[in-house]
Amino acid sequence: MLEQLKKNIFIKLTSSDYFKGAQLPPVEFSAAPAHTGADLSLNWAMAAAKTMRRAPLQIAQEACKVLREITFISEAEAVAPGFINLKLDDAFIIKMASDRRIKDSQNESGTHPILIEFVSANPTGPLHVASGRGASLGDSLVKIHRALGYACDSEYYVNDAGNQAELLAVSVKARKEGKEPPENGYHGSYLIDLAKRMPADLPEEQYGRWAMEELIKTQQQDMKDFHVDFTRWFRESDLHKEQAPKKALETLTQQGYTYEKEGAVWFGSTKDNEAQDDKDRVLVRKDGRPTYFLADIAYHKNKYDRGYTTLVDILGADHHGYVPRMKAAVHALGHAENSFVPIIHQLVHLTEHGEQVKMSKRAGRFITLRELMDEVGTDVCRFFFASRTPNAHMLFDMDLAKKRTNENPVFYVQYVHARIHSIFKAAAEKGITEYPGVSTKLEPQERALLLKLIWFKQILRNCVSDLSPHHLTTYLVELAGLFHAFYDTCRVLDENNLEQTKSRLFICQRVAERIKKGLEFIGVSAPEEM
RNA sequence: GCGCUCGUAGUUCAAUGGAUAGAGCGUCAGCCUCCGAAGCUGGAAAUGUGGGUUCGACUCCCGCCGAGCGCACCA
Repeated sequence: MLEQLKKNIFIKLTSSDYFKGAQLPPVEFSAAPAHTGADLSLNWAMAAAKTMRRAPLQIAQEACKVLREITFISEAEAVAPGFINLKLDDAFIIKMASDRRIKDSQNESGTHPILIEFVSANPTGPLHVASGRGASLGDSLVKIHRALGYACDSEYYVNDAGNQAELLAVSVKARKEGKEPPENGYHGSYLIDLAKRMPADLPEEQYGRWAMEELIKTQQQDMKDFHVDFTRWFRESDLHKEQAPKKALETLTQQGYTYEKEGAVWFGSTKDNEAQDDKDRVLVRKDGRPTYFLADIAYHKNKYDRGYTTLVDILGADHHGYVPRMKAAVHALGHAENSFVPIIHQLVHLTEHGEQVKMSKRAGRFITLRELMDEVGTDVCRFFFASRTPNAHMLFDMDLAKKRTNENPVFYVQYVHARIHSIFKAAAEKGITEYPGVSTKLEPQERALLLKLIWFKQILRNCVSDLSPHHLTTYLVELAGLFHAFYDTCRVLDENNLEQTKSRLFICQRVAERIKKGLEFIGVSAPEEM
């Protein structure tokens, strides 16, 4: 409904005598700072000043004259250097806050499906903590996109071909025989456990295959327990079955992007100026084996061929060097460069006992996502990961997380949900189950709470445009704070004032619904008791 | 060396180029005969550093300091 309001205001302004015919910017507003006492703030006049060549404050004053005529605006004030502060009518706030719709109608056609790929960790060990950040980010984005009406799928690319499969086979075989894996093999203790579980009659040549399938199952369970849902687990081996890398290579060659040098086949990733890498890359080694990169080009081609028009790849910062070559590949395949959207998230900096924990599967010593979930809890982890913008670095102190989980604001938010539920329970015991709206005069705390509710959808939009769920966690904490303040001042259940009781129950219900939805989008539970 | 990312209260995180930089946890002072005190009210407390752009800079540009990551015919 905020968009509707923006349009309304824009139309009123542009059709007024003062502004008629002028080149005017669109109306955008933000929540007014507390000290202004207003509800909404516009910097429109300052933006308009550039094209109108008049003083911003004067424009703001003229705009206010127009805005005051709008019925649901109770006050409009121009403030130096050119802000316009609006105060909305209470009834209008109630109406806006009562609107439950989240979907954007323009997205509902589903003609531009988005595919978000994330985690895609090698199936050579359990998932570690770093995967948690990508998983949280990807899953949250998928859920938010869908809530707004976008057609959005998620995929985990399972790297079940290539030489790490062989390396895994050698490593697990060594463990089975009670030996140390080779230097460059996988040394994690999980392979010892896996070797013990291996069926006695399993032929030796199947050790590697079996181990990998077991590890994939483990990863799938990890993701499920982390409340992360994937539309598909896409196997690299399926690409090879249909000769996809070979076909991708042919396409690139037809487009004139490949050449041979020193016995290998290269991709001319520096060929064009539009999408450029800093050097050319090998597609087929001189021994004839395709590189990982070629398979990945084939995978991305496959995504386009399946009809996805936007490919989002969520990558850890340790893979950011990979982006330019993939962009070049997308370009060479004939797709618009901006249809490929990489999101780079910085790595999680883990500390335990005051020391940094290095994360490497080959080294064998790392903290698994499973361990983190078991010791800290899925809700805490999901909220924590979701609340940081992707390209910022992130600290995670295991000791702190284990013993002082209360530090996480997730409890602050969840508590609102539990509190409201217990009010509903008490209300139901008194026979009050219907509360269709707000009919009483608003207290300041009620007003602030309803006003906050209005922003929910805009926050989701911000998450989509910034490709990060952290705006949502910030919003939920703020909403929770306003609710707690409301709860403290405004007693909900009052037997002597049924009308007020119902109004406040309605507010509670709206808040609980938003909290629950918001938490759901980031994979966090909304408990009714805690 | 080159490239990418980041330096904000004690701490973990916020802030479409906007007004007096917001929160959680911690801390100090208060608040429960009443719907859950995992809460509320009020304090103390922050933009690494030096320039520039502009009406206005945490945000954009340049230098410096510091941190993480990358620079394979590995994935």
